[in-house]
Formats: sequence, structure tokens, C-alpha cells
Amino acid sequence: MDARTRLLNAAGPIFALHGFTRATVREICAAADVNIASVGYYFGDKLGLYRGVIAQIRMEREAAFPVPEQVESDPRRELYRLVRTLLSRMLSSDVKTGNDRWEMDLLLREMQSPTPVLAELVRDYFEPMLDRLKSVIGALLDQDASTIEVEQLALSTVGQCLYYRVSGSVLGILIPAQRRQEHYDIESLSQHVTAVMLATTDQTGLRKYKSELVDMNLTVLGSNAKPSINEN
Amino acid sequence: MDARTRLLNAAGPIFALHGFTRATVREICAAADVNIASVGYYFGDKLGLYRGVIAQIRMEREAAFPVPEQVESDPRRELYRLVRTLLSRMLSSDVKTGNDRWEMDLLLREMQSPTPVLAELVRDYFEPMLDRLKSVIGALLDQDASTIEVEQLALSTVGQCLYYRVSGSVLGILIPAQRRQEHYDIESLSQHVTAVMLATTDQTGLRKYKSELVDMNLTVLGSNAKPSINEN
DNA sequence: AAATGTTTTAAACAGCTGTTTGGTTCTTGT
DNA sequence: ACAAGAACCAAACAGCTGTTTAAAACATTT
Repeated sequence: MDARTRLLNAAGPIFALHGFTRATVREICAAADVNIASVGYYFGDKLGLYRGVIAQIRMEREAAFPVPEQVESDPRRELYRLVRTLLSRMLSSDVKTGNDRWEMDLLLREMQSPTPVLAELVRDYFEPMLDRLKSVIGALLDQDASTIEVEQLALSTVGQCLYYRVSGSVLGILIPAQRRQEHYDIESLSQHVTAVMLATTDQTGLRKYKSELVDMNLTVLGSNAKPSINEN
Repeated sequence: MDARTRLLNAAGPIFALHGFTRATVREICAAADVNIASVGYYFGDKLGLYRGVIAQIRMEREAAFPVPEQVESDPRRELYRLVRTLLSRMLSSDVKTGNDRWEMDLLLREMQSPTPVLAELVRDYFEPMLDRLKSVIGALLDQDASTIEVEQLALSTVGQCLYYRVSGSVLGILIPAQRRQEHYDIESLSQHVTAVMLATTDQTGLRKYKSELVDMNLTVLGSNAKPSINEN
């Protein structure tokens, strides 16, 4: 195999495991069975190699879990498909090998310590998915739903999905292994998240509770006579 | 001020900004106006200093945004308070100074690259909040709600809140600054998240949509005759 | 077979890292 | 005032970092 691609393949998991800085080119080159100077030769420097890895896994994951085509007649079913794709991208990795899920770890590190790469990643990878979610949620809501309302709901959807990836380490401590395996797989979570969003976008749902909430809040504020201060 | 506490204060933002490894003791000591050898003198080594910082910010944030006492008669209002506390802990920092929100960044880094510190952090900081959420959501649902259902809903709540912190960098690219300031403050988001969860926990809500979903899903699978394969 | 261009190699470089040393200054109790 | 201990300091240490060098090995073309 080409030394360049061997380097690319070896770098991915190591960058994901240790982050960009902590990952050393020596460790990567040893894993790729390649001389240390090769990263300079093929990618200019360490950051160039990193860019290459990011670009590669983005293509891979778009191919493995593409945004479903817009053929669903029922927006509810389309929402389910989108959520499932989202969760698959978050939690799953190569379907064939069943390998570790290092790709998403890498993207999360990029979100936490952004490099110039993040902007294009958002533009090409996250935004299309968010737009699709907005369009489906818009279809589920009444026509006079505000842009911001639809957007917040789309973000709530992504947020729930992302959470199960971000706090994997925390969930590992909070939730016993058996229950985790039984109830926190992609299928169960897809159904759960979709159900939450369907219940929320029901005509009688969100707006009713939001106005209820405003009333409640005003009552609290009124009885306390402190209109703008944090009450926690 | 004591050199020890000066060190502790200076280390927090720097650890949060660069992560444990990238943060150098030289930079921290320079910011604290302290000799390099002091970290060894007071904390043993760099990791000891890190532990000290984590312990300190946990105490600070618990004092600044305590879990509300269980005095609310209306579970809906209690849910709102819990969500607001959660979002405050995520998004806000020192109320007086209005400083940067570096504390949560640090906790997130700990979640992503866990050290032995994470376990106690989960036990003392996350778990009590999650238990409270479970109890409120259990009160909102009908009595025969399963444990796992309540837990998933509680995690969905936390997930939505956490998302606005985790993907701060992404939101900065996706959403224009003005709209972000107007609609993505703590108050707006608290109302939004609470409304979503109230709509979902309505008696007629979640379970209805979940069974609907199962029907839909079975239909899809049946027409494709591929029962167990990922259809994305 | 010779020449040209490409790829690979071991070694060295300069710089930064956390930690330690041994001595100095300051504080405290008697 | 003086001794004992705590606090602090500049300097050096050993190790690892990304990157570069210049030569060797290989491949391809003439």
C-alpha cells in the first residue's frame, strides 16, 4: 500500500485518541511503518496530515451514512430517518469491521479546539443536515411557525443525539453496562428522540406549553418582585 | 494574596483554554506571577494542580448555581427551575464579573479526555442533578412510566442543554451573531427546553408517538424485506 | 547502461516540556 | 535577638517535540 495512505490511515485513530497536540508524529509514523520524515514529505507538516485525515473521514462517513434522499411522503418517517442517520454518524463506525468509533471523537475534538478546518467542516457536513431537519420540522409544525422556533427545535434534535456521544464517558459511569447495551443502541435512541420531537411538534404541543410557561414565570417573578435577577 | 490560591486562580482559565497537556506550567506560573518551582512545592506536580482546580470550580459552581430546593408544588415549575440551573451552569460564569465561561470548558475537556478525576465529578456533580430531573419527570408522567423511559427523558433534557455549550464553536459559524444574542440566551433556551419536555411528558404525548413510530418502522422494514440491516 | 527524477532513510537540530536542585529570603515562635 | 521552619527563587536537567538535512535507495525514462 502507498506510504501516503498508510500514513493517513494510521493517523486517524491516533489523532482521535490523543488529540492533535498530544498525538506525536513519531507514534503515527511508527504505526504506519513509515519514516519520520515522510509526514513532511507528503503533507508539508503535522497540520497538513491532520487536514488530510479530516477530509478523508468526512468523505467516508458521508458515503457510509448519507443524508436520506427526500423521497418520503410522510414527514414523520423522514424525521425518523434523519435522526437515525444522525445517531449512526455519532455512535457507529465502519459497519463491516465494527471498529471503534474514533471518527466522531476526532470531529468532537475539532469542535472543542477549533482549527481553521472547522469552518469548512460545518459548511459541508453539519449545515446540510441541519437544513434538512429544519425543513422537516417546518413541515410538521403549523404554517406560522417562526424561523427561530424551527431552528431551536432542529438544534434540540441534534443536541439530544450528540449528547449520547459527548458524554459517553459520563454515561459509562452513570448507567450500568447491561442497561446501556439494552436501551441505548442506535435503534432505541432513534425511536426515543424521534418520539420526543413528534410529541413536541404536535399542533397542540409546544406553543401551548410555552405560553403556559410564560404565565408561570411571570407569576414567580411577580411574587418575588425581582424582575431581572437570576433566582438560582 | 496567597501564592497557592494565586496559582489556583490563574491555572483555571489556562487549563480550560488549552487543555491539560497543552497548558504549560510556565505559562500558568507567569500568569500567577509565581516561580516555576511553586507548582511542585504546593501541588506535587502538574496533575495535582489540575485536581485542585477541578475541585475548586466544582465548589464554586455549586454555590453559584445550586440545585433548587424541593419546595415547588407544581412539577412543571420545578422542571423549569432545574433546566434553568442546568443551562446557567453550562453557559454562564461568574455573575458579578461577567467573565468568560471557562469553567464549563474545563469540565467538557475532562469528559472528552477523562482523568481519574472524572468519576468523582460525575458522582458529586452530575448525578444529583440527574436524579432530581428523573424525579420531576417521573411526577409529570403517568404512574406506570418505566424507569428507562424516565431516564432517557432526563438525558434528553441534559443533552439539549449541553449541546448549546458543546457546539458553541459550531453555532458561532451557523447562526448569525445578532440572532444568537437575541434568541439563544439562558432565559430563551430555558423556556424552549422546558416547553419541549412538557410537551413530551404530556399524558397523550410520548407513548402515543412511540407506538405510532413502531408501526411506521415495521411498515418500512416489511416493504424492504431487510429486517436487520442499516437502511441508510 | 546511463541519467534523471522520485521516494526513503538515519541522524541531527533547535526548541519547549515538566521536574528538581541547592541556595536565598522571609516569617514565626521563643 | 536568634534559631527553626516555611516560602521562594534562578538555574539547570533530562526527555520529548516537530522539523530539516543530506545522503542513500529505488524507479523510470532516454
